[in-house]
Amino acid sequence: MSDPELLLGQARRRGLRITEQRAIILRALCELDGHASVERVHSRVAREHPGVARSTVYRTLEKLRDLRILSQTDLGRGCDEYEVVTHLPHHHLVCQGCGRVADLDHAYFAFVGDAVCRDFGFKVVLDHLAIFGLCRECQESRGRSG
Amino acid sequence: MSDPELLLGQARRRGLRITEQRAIILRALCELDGHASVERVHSRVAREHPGVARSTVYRTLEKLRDLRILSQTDLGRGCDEYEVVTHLPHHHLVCQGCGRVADLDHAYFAFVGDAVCRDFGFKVVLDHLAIFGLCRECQESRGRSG
DNA sequence: CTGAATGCAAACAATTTGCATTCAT
DNA sequence: ATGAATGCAAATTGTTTGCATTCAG
Repeated sequence: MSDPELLLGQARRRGLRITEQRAIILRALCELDGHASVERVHSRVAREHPGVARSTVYRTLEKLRDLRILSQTDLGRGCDEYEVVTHLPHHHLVCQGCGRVADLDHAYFAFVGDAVCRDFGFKVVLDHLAIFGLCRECQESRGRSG
Repeated sequence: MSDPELLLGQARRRGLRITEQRAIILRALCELDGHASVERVHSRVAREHPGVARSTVYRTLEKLRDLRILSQTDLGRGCDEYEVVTHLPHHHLVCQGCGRVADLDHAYFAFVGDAVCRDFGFKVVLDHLAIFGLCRECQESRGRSG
């Protein structure tokens, strides 16, 4: 789990005004430890601080994303999810069977980015990609039952 | 542009009941020639056939996608877009500067899929991926002005 | 005929916005 | 002080659904 106080310091140094709500929201995200939707962050926050508006959660996560303290990804669940940026770039394997999300090192994609740049002059932004499929367990259970 | 009548034949053979609305919708998508959102298909349809309900467009495109006559992709524009399936799999380069979408052959990704399968036993479904970045023109114009 | 498809309006879910009030700097 | 952030409720947007009516096979 990332240290929220450290991240708040970073945010302040990058010019973000640190309000009590923003601190609460970032701490909640850190506690959730991993990807979390606005909804999930908001309900976590609400447990201790019911006064914090959902729109504030939206605005805060967006600001922190702009500062590159958080990353935002569509994991195919109908809403975007946020995560504290650690080592970048890294990607995600999303299992369409069980919904689990695994990390995938950038090395797997570096080749693609280079090739596309070389062949088309297209500069790929491969910060944070989600790719979908079936994990080993779900393949096995489908082989039997599905 | 794909031939809608041909596709309708395929759809019928695959068991789809062909209504006048479905024919109209598929023809509209073919005329739009490329990726189109439900919204865009619906307003195209409405020009000539104002009676066709938006929900029918949703349901029809979904059915045609299930039959693999269309593919559905999130191109990062806040809604999914549909496209007639031609050669599969193929992917898309989406320019975040000008919004243009280029095709990208599967060869670029085959390697990633294989490696991930080998290393994690995760079977990637790489039907139709969208990756984002900046095309050559937008890189140049940013170099000057942005 | 008969189950499937349609149109419509209402329901939903995720997100955004306008604005008076509050607050960090 | 003062511009930015908040809470709230209302508005937007994309999508889904229930149901009476219509229609393709």
